[in-house]
Amino acid sequence: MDFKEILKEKGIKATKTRLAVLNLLDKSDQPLAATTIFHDLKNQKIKIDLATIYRIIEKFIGLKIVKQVDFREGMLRYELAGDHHHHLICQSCGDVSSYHGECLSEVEKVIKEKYKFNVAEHVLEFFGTCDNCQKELI
Amino acid sequence: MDFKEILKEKGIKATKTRLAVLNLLDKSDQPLAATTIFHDLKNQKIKIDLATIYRIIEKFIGLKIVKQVDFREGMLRYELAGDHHHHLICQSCGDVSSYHGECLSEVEKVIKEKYKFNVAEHVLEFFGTCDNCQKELI
DNA sequence: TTAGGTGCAAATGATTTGCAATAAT
DNA sequence: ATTATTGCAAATCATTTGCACCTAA
Repeated sequence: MDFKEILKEKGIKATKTRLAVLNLLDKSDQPLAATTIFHDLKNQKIKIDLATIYRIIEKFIGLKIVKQVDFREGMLRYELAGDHHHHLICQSCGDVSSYHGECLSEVEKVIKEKYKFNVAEHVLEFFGTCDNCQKELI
Repeated sequence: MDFKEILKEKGIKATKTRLAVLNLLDKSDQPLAATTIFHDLKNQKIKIDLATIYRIIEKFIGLKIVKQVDFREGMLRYELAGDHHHHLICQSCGDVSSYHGECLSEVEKVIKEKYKFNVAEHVLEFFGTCDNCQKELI
């Protein structure tokens, strides 16, 4: 996808740093912390500041381009929005993998009827032990 | 429930501050932030320090007496463990209510079979608009 | 050109830690 | 009496903010 076009459509400037952040998130197979993005871009010799990254992410979240996730690490991680999925977080090695396929729309309908609460979004994450770590625990 | 007994069974001292924290969480109908606990106990004229509250909570979490939850407020909240439930968080007024009754054990079984990932626990929270705020938005 | 973006430095706020004093068993 | 626990002060660390300079449109 052409991030440059997407940003223009959203009405914000397609700066180098913004595109770099988007490309990094796009390439990553897991959500990234702000500091991780910072160091990765540094390694790519891209001049960037942590504060800028936070500002970019904040704007992206407002535009629904990016979502934040909390893996209980004392900091937040960010990933491209777009496809709704959940995560399997290994509490042993920290590995994160995506889990597609959970439909809570029925539950949300029940919540709407029973509590008159209108669900806009939900957070669902699974913590446990990945295949590799289960083997190592033997 | 007799928290004093519970703490003894767990093998840690039943101090005034620990019991005060437990009683406060027990009385609350929603998870509380550390600073909230701090101020509430202050109001009860109980001498206590924020650092102590964090240490108490840390210990309680280790003993599975307390669980932490993240409502995306930039800080964590804590509640008594014990009964598994989820929350309906109103993004408009901040009100939090409990939602009992969601069974993900089937999903976790599928995850186990398909990804060989062993789920130890899951986090499921609903964000949206409560009944009152829906009315006010008219 | 010019308004939106960024870098830099300093501030903020939640959470953690060292250490001496204190209280539960 | 002994050891865990606490209070206090200082440190840490993620995230935010003010402001002058820069750059995409």
